[in-house]
Amino acid sequence: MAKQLDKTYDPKQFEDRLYRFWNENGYFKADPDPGKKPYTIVIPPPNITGQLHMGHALDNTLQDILIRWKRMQGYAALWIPGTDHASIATEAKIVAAMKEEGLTKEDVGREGFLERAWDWRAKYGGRIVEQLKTLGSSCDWSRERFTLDEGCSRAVNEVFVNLYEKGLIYRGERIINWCPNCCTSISDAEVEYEEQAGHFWHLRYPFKDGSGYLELATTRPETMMGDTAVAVNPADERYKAFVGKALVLPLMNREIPVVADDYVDMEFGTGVVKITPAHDPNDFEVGLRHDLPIINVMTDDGHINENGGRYCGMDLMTARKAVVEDLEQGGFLVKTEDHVHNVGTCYRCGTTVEPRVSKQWFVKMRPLAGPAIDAVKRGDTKFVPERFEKIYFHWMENIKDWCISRQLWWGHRIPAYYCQDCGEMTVSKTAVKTCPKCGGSRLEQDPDTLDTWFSSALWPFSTLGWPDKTADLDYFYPTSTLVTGYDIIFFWVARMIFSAVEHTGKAPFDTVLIHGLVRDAQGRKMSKSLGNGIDPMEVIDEFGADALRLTLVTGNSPGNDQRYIPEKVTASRNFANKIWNAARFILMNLSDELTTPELPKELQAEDKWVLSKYNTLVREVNQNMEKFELGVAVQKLYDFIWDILCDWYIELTKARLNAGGEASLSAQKVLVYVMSNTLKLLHPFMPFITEEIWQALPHDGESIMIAKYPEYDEALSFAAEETEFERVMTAIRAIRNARAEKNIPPSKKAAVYVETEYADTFQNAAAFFERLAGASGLVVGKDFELGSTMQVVTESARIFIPMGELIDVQKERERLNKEKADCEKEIAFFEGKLSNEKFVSRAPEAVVNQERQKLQKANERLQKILESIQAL
RNA sequence: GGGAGCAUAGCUCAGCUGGGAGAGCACCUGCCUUACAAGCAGGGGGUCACAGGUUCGAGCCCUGUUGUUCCCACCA
Repeated sequence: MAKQLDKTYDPKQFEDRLYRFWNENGYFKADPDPGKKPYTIVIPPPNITGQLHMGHALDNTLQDILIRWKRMQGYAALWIPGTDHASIATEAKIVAAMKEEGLTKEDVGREGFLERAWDWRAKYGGRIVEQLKTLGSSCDWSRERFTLDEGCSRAVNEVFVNLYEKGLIYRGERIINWCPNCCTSISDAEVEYEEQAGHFWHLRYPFKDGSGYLELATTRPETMMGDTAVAVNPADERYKAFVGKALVLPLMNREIPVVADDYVDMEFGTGVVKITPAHDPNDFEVGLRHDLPIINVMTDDGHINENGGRYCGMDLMTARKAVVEDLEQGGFLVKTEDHVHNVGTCYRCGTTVEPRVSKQWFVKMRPLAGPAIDAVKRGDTKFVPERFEKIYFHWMENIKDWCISRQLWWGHRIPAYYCQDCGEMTVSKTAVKTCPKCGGSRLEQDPDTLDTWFSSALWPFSTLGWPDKTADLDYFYPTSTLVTGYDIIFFWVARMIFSAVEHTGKAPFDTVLIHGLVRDAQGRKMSKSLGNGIDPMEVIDEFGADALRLTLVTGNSPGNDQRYIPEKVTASRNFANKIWNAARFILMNLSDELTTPELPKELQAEDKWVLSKYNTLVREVNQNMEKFELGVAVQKLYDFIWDILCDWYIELTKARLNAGGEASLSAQKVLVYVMSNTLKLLHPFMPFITEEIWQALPHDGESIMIAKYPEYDEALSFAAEETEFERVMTAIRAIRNARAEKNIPPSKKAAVYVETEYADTFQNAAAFFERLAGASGLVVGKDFELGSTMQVVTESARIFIPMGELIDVQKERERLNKEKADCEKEIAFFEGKLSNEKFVSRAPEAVVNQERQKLQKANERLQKILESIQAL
């Protein structure tokens, strides 16, 4: 007795159970297997601070679809999971938690802080992992990694020292982006620019000799205490004479020179710029060129420091106000204009970023960018969609050095050691106890840690054992597909590519599959501040993981954003319900003797039709998957299951199932075959329901997730039979259509008389007309004497349905005349095309033949319509 | 200032290498036809943003225009 399914589809009853079943049986595990080809995905490691959001849900659904598909195709499919320590985000959480207790970082010290951080990670770091499991992610959990674990840390040290020894990592005083809230430097990539309404203050800086003043404009008066020059363009006739003269910096009464520099745009403002080398990247450059002093007027936490005179201690906004007031009082303020300008903000906390000069560690990017560009140009790594390669190239070609040091504690500590005796710096993979220069033993490690992205840049190979030459690395690397959103191409993808090329000599993956953002129903970005985020866990709880997955992949196309529409989840759940019920139908009709999936020896016309359709589906789904058109593939599965299998084939089998015996058994076999194989095709998309049903049906093997993914099978291709059977379907549709127009209830049956040159086809389909077209019987013949009948015409048949009093001859004539007109229009269209000499001679023969066939069909149909009109 | 995406049915979106426009939802009509009302059978609804061009043929390729979203960029 076959296993029965519950009456209603309730994913809660089986999703967790099946996930445990898979996991416990080791189906997620992958090991090097010389008999198989490798297929590898590394997960974009989610932050340990994170909770699964819709973006994760999409990203991981896509990865799971690919990995399950490849696994079923017989690859050694490895999906490496893991999490990211997320230095800034995590540190902020710990600091906030300590604040609750009234503690600061300094109170607990570095050791105490790290202890808390690891505790925090132990407590919350696994949360998102559990959520990934709920989604159905088939990661090899035995290989779960963490960017701060021992192996990753070893890789980080290895890379740092390698690059340092090659001169590609250096330490120096540069202008960097500083987040006064996170109290650390951040990289250029971590700055987000946003337009803000601000002001343009026009100031006059007097000459020292009292001979007047220069007027200039600034958006940041609070940094003027750090001004060390005023610049004009050397070609600017207005100011040529003043170059070299001394000015007195207002409020500070400090002498500063007028310098000439090409950087100044004569057209903009007054053509005079105040130069603050410590707090503006351009001014910094100007300062270098003119050997200007650098005066830092800011503290780490965004206040004015002791260099700022009487403004010392004020936060920047207060200082701005005070400075402007004082300037006005002193008669230095000419005017204030409204001005919109770009302000850099911290991508983590949104605080306005302050450019400032600081001693930091940098990666020299030029030498690394070249080979990384070449790798993509050679096609070692391909972007899908391709247009993202342009973005990658543009970024790589214009790249600046990467500031990698962070003034944080949670992260990989920079492996540089300073001798407290002689000042010598030693960079080493292992802790340095003795100074190699002076032999002193008082060494202190650099207090800074590395940018989180420094370790995630190594993820594709650090997770496989690098720097050791492991069997895993040998077999699974380079990885196959990287799936991620376009928003982290710079942060992560680009850095993985140049890191991999530099350290492993290979591009890290064959393909980067880029997806877009999941937006809310109005098209806005989902965000905490807007409160418009939808929790995937809640959706799964209500509708099941399969429904969520289907929702996210349906209509998804690479690189494009999509909206999360709640109705789509309902539709997805309804689809799951549809499959569920179709399976129930099959199961409740299943004979006990049918225990293995097999096709019957003799196939009926409708069997060949459905198998041929199924076979086409197999080919197309595989093709679409190969091209990463997952949304298209799943749409085809949806259409096949709902329309072909449920609405047609299952209905077609009912007569045979009712008849019992051999007729029923062969129908059961085809049903089981088509259903279970379609479930395999669908499994990567909807893993839970497909497994649950597949297990209930007669099946070979332990689990659908390790079953063989269907392949196109020439033996199941029945093109001619498909066409033939569709004549019947067309006729059934036409009859339904005509009946519906007249609102004839299904219960009102009538005999159907068919005049056709495909007598056998129709005769064999008699039962279908009875079940699906309200026929009480089917007669194939000609020259029927029926009195007033409804007449339905297809290209293959003239159909007469005597409906007695329901027939209005006048209306029938009108309807047929309308059909005639439509048909004639069609014929005119094709004739026009075919009488076009150029079309016939230049279009491919197949296309021309196709049009000829269409014309012929239309003509045949017209002929039949005319006969019918005649008969009325 | 540069670059990219998008513009298709009332709404949300598919549409593969160019061969007579599709889905879901919504709407209208009729059905509880013993798998499914989370359903079935029908139906209405689109000069595929606009203007040119290439082609026998354009939603698809090219050029321009408009609208919209995004990315990059140091203009004080």
